[in-house]
Amino acid sequence: MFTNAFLHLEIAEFLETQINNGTYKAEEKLPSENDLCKAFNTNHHIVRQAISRLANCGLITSRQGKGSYVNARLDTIPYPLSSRTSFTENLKKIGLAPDGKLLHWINREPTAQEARQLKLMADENVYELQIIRFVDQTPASFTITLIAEKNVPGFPNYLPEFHSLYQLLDKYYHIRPNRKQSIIQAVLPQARDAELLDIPESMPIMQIESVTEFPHGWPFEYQISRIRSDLYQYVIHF
Amino acid sequence: MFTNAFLHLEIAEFLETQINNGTYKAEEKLPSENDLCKAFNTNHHIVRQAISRLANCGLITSRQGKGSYVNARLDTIPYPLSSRTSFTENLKKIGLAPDGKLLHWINREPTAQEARQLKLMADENVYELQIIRFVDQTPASFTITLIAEKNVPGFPNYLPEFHSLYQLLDKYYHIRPNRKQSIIQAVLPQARDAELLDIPESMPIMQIESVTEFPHGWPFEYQISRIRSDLYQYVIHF
DNA sequence: AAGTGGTCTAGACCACGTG
DNA sequence: ACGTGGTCTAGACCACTTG
Repeated sequence: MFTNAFLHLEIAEFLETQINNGTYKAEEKLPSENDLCKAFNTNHHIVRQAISRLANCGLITSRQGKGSYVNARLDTIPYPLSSRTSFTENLKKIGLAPDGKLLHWINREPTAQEARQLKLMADENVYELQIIRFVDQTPASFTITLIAEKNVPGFPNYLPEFHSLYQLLDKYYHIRPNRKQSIIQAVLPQARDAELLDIPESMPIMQIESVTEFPHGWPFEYQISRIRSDLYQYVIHF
Repeated sequence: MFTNAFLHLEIAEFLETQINNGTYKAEEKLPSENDLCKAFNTNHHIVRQAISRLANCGLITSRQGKGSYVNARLDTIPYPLSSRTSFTENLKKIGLAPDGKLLHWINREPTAQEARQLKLMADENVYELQIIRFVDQTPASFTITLIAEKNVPGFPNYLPEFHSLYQLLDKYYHIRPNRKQSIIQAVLPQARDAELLDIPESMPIMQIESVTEFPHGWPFEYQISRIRSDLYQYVIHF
């Protein structure tokens, strides 16, 4: 067997093997950090590096005062990306219960970069919406979306009933935006992202920056979404 | 100013601000870990957590015996994803010098899952190619690709001259595969990926699993590629 | 030889959950 | 009260780079 150059990686690899071959099954508790210290004849700090790695990979979740538990690996949920993609529709289609919560909104001036994306004049304001989305109560993504004020008159009146952005847009404005371009990257969460998404500081997430447009081709929305990659994967059909 | 709950994140945030506002410019050296220990009145270990976070985010690179240096943030390179996507073509088009190196290849039986992806009978073998790709000498991605033996007769004869898979396929078989489906996730590198790509163990990368097919629609290739996300971003046009 | 980052040891103290 | 994970302190020892 391949043994790793570093003790902490060796421990991580060992535990990972045990999880994959079923020695520790889903929802089961791993040995405590103290026990692992004794087993590998090392200390707290090194064992925690190993544990952290597994947590960052999404294999386990540590709970203070309780222990580290193997995650139920209900295979990551496929999230199809296409010109017509709506978070709510996508997930309802496969029998899940999506929900969106509007954390915060403001009306403000766009930055130069934002104005360019939305093809706005400098004096045209935008609504910034900060949205956190859940699937079956579990946080799934955190999104900041920008929409030109002129395109959604009376928007603040409708925001109190926010659950799904695209349902709101359809209901009050009969707008069904099309995704025009998306840019995808793997990143680490900001402190706030990690808190909102309830993940460790070093668990990789996907960042997707998109522009949607009206059917006639004018830009409608500019958004940056950060989505948990331990739960979701983007699927693209060509 | 917002101060973080954790000292190591506070230090990371502080340094990040200094980098972003130009106090430390590209290629410049950060203060040594010892200096940072004194400055923040803490110890090696905590300072290293902060430094590691910046390294994992791709902002800096630490070199043993020398110091930690701010990375030149030549904006991440856009990598367009479409049905006709070739690493070599994509990058030559924007004036870069891509190269591929065949690390290893074997002829073997496919797993059940692989056979299903390629629509193979159980007794039909595949070539597995392990490819590392570079842009301007910098490692960019590590790919494992599977191609049915029957589709590329005499393949081993041509592998010694490997530089670009798609050029080889075009030259000897007149095959130009089309990308049919891709699945994208943010993951942490395996120990081997990190070594090959020359990145830290905890820097997030993108994993893309794709099936390509012949023009007439039969599957040709099944590949899993792990690409540095600090250097590249996927761009999709709909 | 001196300075730098990299791994590991040993232990303090806190916060949380359970009995 | 005790065991658990979470943060931090203090310092040893190594590998690498530069003078």
